[in-house]
Amino acid sequence: MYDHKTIEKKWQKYWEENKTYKTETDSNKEKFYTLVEFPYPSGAGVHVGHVKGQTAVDIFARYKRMNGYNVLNAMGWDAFGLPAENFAIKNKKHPNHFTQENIKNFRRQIKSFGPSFDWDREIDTTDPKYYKWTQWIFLKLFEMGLAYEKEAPINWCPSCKTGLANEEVIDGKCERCDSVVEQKNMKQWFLKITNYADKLINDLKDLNWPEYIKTSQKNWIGRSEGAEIKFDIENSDKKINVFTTRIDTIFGCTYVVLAPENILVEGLKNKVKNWEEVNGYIKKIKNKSDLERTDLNKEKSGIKLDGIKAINLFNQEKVDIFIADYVLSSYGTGAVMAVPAHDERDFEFAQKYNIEIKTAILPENKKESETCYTEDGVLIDSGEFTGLQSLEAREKMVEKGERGGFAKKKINYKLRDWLFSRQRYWGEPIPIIKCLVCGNVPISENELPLLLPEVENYEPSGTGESPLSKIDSWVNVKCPKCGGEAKRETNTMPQWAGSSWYFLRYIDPHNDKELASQDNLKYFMPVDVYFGGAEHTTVHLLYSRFWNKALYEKGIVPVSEPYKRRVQHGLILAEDGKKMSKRWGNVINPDDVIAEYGADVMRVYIMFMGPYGDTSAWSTSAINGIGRFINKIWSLSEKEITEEEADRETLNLLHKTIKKIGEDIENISFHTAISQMMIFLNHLLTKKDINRNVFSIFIKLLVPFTPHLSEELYQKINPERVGSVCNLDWPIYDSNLIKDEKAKIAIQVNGKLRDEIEVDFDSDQKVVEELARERSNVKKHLEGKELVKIIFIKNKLINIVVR
RNA sequence: GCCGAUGUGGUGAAACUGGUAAACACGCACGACUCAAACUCGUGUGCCGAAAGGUUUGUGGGUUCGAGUCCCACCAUCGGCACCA
Repeated sequence: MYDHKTIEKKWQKYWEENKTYKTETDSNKEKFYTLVEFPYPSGAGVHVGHVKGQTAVDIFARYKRMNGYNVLNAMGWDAFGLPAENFAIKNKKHPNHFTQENIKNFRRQIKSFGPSFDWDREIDTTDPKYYKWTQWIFLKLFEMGLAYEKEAPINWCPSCKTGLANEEVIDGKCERCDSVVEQKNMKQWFLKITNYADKLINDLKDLNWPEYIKTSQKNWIGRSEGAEIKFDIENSDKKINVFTTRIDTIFGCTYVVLAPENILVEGLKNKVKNWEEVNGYIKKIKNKSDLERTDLNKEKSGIKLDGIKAINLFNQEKVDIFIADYVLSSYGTGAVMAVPAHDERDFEFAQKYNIEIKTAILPENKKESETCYTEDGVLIDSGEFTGLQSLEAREKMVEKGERGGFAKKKINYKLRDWLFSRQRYWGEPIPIIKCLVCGNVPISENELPLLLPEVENYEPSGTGESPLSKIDSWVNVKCPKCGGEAKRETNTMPQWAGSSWYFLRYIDPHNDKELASQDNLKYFMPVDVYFGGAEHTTVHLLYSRFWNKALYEKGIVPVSEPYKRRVQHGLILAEDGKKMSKRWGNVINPDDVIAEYGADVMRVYIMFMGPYGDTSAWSTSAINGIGRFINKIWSLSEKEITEEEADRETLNLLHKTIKKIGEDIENISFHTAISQMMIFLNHLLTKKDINRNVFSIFIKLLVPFTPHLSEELYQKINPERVGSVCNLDWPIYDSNLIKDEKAKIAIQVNGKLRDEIEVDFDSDQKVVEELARERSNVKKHLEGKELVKIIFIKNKLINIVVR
């Protein structure tokens, strides 16, 4: 029996003492940078999802290392965050206390399943030596005009008492605590991610990422090409700007709609006859939560502004102006031209309020239209544009509008600027000083890191100020520019800040002069493969691409895209098919699994559960099977080891196995790599003795998956050798040995399988046909039939087609 | 509604550019070992059938000598986005 308890500990100690996985910059060797998302060190400890990602990255790293690459593979802690802060509030202890305890536990747990991280490169986002550079990047972004402060309606979580970025709001709720998010007008810091919208879309095309991630990011950015059109307001010099992708339908416009929040509304106050009613409506809408407002099943509501009209400058027609809740202030111009004949939302609204529906587009070759036709077509009743196709009309109309100064081409995005400040304690302080005279003044670089000061109370104030605002001695400073009275920015950065650039710091983690040296960055960037979870598709992956691009433009990083290849894993569900959670009491703790089965069994089991990207449920009986597998491998070492050359069949299977496992690792098909190991093992188990060389090669193939077992076995079989198996070369398969000597040929008559024969490899049709015709079952089906043709595929099948 | 993905045994699944569907594993059944159970080992295991044989990749159609794989239509499940003008 394989004694996992002592053997695994023994080798973990060996790796630690010998720094087996230490990586240095070495320009004589080709680098390979493997990365897995670094965890938030929660109180719950490592869960099996972490194990899945970290085992996968480890398999890849070990495989590449054995293939001669200089592999960078490191681990760290994304340690700022709310749970530590909430713990601090409850226990009146510094959040760092809790954080460091958790990190200790995470480090122990991760080391206990043996991943090959270079622990000398460990980083912690809450370490001032690390966040010094997070703050430094903020200063660069500020310098570049990419960090700015503005007053705007923001997402506010009433329970976390902080603002949230759009990316942190899921279905109108806070992604962390599920509370319904409110809109609040606040002066806040934003990062201008929208400047990079096009680059973030266009640069996706060269990345080796799953298509669904690319599509998700594109949809999130939501680029849409259209036009901005001005409508005049009767008896007023004010104008209404609208955004539309369908300028070709403008002759069907029968009203325009403003969002209730549109500032123009207030300006029209004097002209609106039913102002009191209108104002009441706006107030009612503003009191509704976003969740209620965006509920699609809700009936649209609105109110007409009596006494004023908008003028469509394409035909000088006067149309009514409405305020309605189906128009969003946050997208486009906060106003739309409504064309009920060609837009379903406008159609629904027009029917409810009895507004005219005017057709401007007909489907091609049709005289009549459906009630609401939303596709492209041919223009009718559209003045000089009548008869044009939608596509052409859009161009001509924009041209006319540009000449007349009332329309222009415009591209809109769903992506909003990144709300970057948090009204909480446990985050990086924003290195800005607010001076009444000079405005926002960055602190000088040599004052970094701006340390997070101690406070007595970590409780967020709830008024939109962070707990830092209560420390007068920290807040009140002199303006670095004019020397006058000034105050520090008291908001902190969001958790996403530290994780937006950590992959750069692994490259040069102890550098106190630079974020990382140019030489090291040039050598190691980009990340060659990045493992992680699906939940970061439109958050962390987008944010860190943005930061990297900004740093690239500033000449700080050498590549514009940080992650060449991205691999995402599927969820591991509990045995009952539910999500693992404390609430259901169905959580699998890796510590328990390792104690019972060993680290290698856990690693192989998790990789064997199914395709890496699929969701699958934990199964105790299946993990027992992997325990058997590991014990059987161990039992090989109890056979007689010979120096006699192995038989041809064994070598053939061995070399096929080398090929398959290598290809499967490259393709992230770990479960099929493992089944190939099982096939080869089953073959070896039928043998009385085992050739040393064959066994040694087999062990090498196991290294990425079962490093502990492999170390021990290799030493047992080759006692004269010292050192870790991790430094052995990956076996190379011999294509001559992969060739089969015999081939099994399927014999079909009219496409139906009738028999099977074994022939020499590469036998030609004549030989095979003769043999096939002699088989009784084939004869039976050929009797009395006329031959039509014969299909022959070498080494595969022969199909005799008869009539 | 839009976008994406997926449908194969009792279960997780495999199948390279169209070429013997179900590899590998779990489970189950029977047998060996055991006083007994567990472990372990052996045999069997898509479905129908005693067998010969027939039949099977969500459903219906098509292309082909041949379709899990390609084409058309539909159904179901999961994930993401969602009044984005």
